[in-house]
Amino acid sequence: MSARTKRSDETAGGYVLEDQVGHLLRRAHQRATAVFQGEIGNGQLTPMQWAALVKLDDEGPLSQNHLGRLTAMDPATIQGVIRRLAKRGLIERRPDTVDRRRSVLTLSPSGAALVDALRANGHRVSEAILAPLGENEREHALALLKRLG
Amino acid sequence: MSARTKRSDETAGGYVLEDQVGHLLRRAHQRATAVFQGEIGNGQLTPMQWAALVKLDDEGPLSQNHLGRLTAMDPATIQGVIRRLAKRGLIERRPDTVDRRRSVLTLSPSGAALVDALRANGHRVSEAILAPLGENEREHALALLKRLG
DNA sequence: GATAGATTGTAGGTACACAAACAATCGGCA
DNA sequence: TGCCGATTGTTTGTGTACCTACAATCTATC
Repeated sequence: MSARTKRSDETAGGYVLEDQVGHLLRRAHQRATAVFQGEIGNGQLTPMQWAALVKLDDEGPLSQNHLGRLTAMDPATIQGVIRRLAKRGLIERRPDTVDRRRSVLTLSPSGAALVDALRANGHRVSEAILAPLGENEREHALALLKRLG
Repeated sequence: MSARTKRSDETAGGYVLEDQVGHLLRRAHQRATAVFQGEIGNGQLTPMQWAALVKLDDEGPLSQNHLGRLTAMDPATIQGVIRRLAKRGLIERRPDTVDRRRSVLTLSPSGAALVDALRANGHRVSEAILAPLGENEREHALALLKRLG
């Protein structure tokens, strides 16, 4: 069914872009990051940077790849995130005395202070993203998303 | 609450990364694109490229920005997608005779043939992404995602 | 018809995201 | 002990994704 034989008044074999999960997930994720930009620290942090900082605060010192696994970033991706955070002095890297492949990551004092200051904003971001849904639907949506992930 | 005063056995003021919508959306989207890579045209197309081709096939000739709006890509993003598709000969660009700012995009014959050949795969991708959910839950999940987007 | 404001496409810069390939190092097992 | 496979972190390359700024062009209004 090419454009030459069909127009938008047909349903193209039932494949409508706007009804595909992938497309809907992408749009929802787009909106989520946009909400995040507006609510967290005046655009000082990206969602990934925030995730890395929070996880480091929660778990304590971690290796780079380990932190990547906890935040669902592959080694190449977490590398860039950490490099930018370290350059801004929010994270410190120290060689691991036991395993010389690794470097141990810790929050710097200013990094820890930033996380403390922005935890509340994190809650506001999640609420704003979920705002279109009613109270009951939110739990259900989270449960469904966990099974899709 | 910094790492110095709290460990992972506490809940850090109730803010747990794994329970935040944004994080869940990101992970679900990640898995969706991974499934897509494996199911569509042997990794020949990305999800965005597929979306652009399908929309062009459904709607007929469109300007670049217009196609971007239909596929939820901003002008800078659609520009790159179109450039790569044109380089591969799947899309053709022709200046608009009426509005000289625009160029009109159409599927090339090979682009149209590709869309025809891969529509069925598109359905399989969506089903594979939704596989973790039961029949009833899928409709509900799509409805919730539409409201979040 | 002139001009202010909007739209179209482009360009440069930053930041994910992942594949592939790599050197250094670790761990287990013969 | 010596070696093989796995892990850690880096680099390169491609592809989104969006911001800002910009020149060219259209439209509306005066």
